[in-house]
Amino acid sequence: MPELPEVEVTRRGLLAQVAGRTVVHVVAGKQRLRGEIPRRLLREHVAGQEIQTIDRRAKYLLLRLTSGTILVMHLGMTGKLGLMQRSIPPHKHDHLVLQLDNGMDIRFNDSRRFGSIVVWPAEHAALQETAFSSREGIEPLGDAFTADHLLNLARNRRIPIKSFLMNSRLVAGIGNIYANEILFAARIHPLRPVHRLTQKEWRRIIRESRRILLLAIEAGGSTISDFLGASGHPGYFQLQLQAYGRKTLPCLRCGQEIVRSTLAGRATYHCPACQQADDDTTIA
DNA sequence: CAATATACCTGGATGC
DNA sequence: TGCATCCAGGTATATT
Repeated sequence: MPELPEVEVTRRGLLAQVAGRTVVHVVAGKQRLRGEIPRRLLREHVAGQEIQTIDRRAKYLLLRLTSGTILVMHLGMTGKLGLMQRSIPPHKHDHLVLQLDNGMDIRFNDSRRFGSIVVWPAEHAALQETAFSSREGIEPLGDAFTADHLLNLARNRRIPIKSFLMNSRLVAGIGNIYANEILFAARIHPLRPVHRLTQKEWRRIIRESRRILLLAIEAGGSTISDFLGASGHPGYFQLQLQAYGRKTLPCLRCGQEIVRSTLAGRATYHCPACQQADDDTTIA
């Protein structure tokens, strides 16, 4: 499910409702997610604490408690965080419930269990956050996402631009859907080796990344099969997708058929007319 | 370092 | 209706 826009929509939806509330009780399921659910830390460091704010770094949500403890959540492919009345019956694949002091629950539901839940207790939270953040790539909506910076990161790499955008250690938050959309909008072939991109092309990538990610956030994210925001509403950006999922459909700019290929095991869509490869870039 | 494969899971769509 | 197969928004790890 969730790339940067969906995670951000979740963050905003939740934050508005839970800031200042106290987690009175934590209930964790038995199954493991990407890792074991840290039941002891949840019990000892999250239960009874007040939620101060929620931040996002890459595709991770950082729920900051007033005590300084941070609850880190990643939604994986199918994860959803929902806010609902405690009286609503539990759903299949609910893995964590944070009961709040106003009768509402924050529930983490994830059918494929690729998500993750981690607790950084206050004593070490700052160190752990620094270490974590240093492993993640540049935020595409942040100030460091500049042509100079990207040019430098790409200088000694010959990986395809789509792989570069999707590598979370290089660029944060961009997954398969938005990588396809950004490259279509920037008119750059997904296979272009990054070290050969010009400053001008990087500027197009930066501009289109920001534009598309912000547009998607405004639209409430993309609901391809089952994404729902924190209040249970789907997103609508999927209606505005120009490339992703449009195999053999006409390009919305030039009418040529969109081509689907596979890059690093992921479905890749591009317009062979608008997104020209270099002379020596193999066309997929 | 780069590219690929594999693994972790469930569920929906498709085809026979 | 049943069953097999493929595919899916992510990330970590091993292997070449």
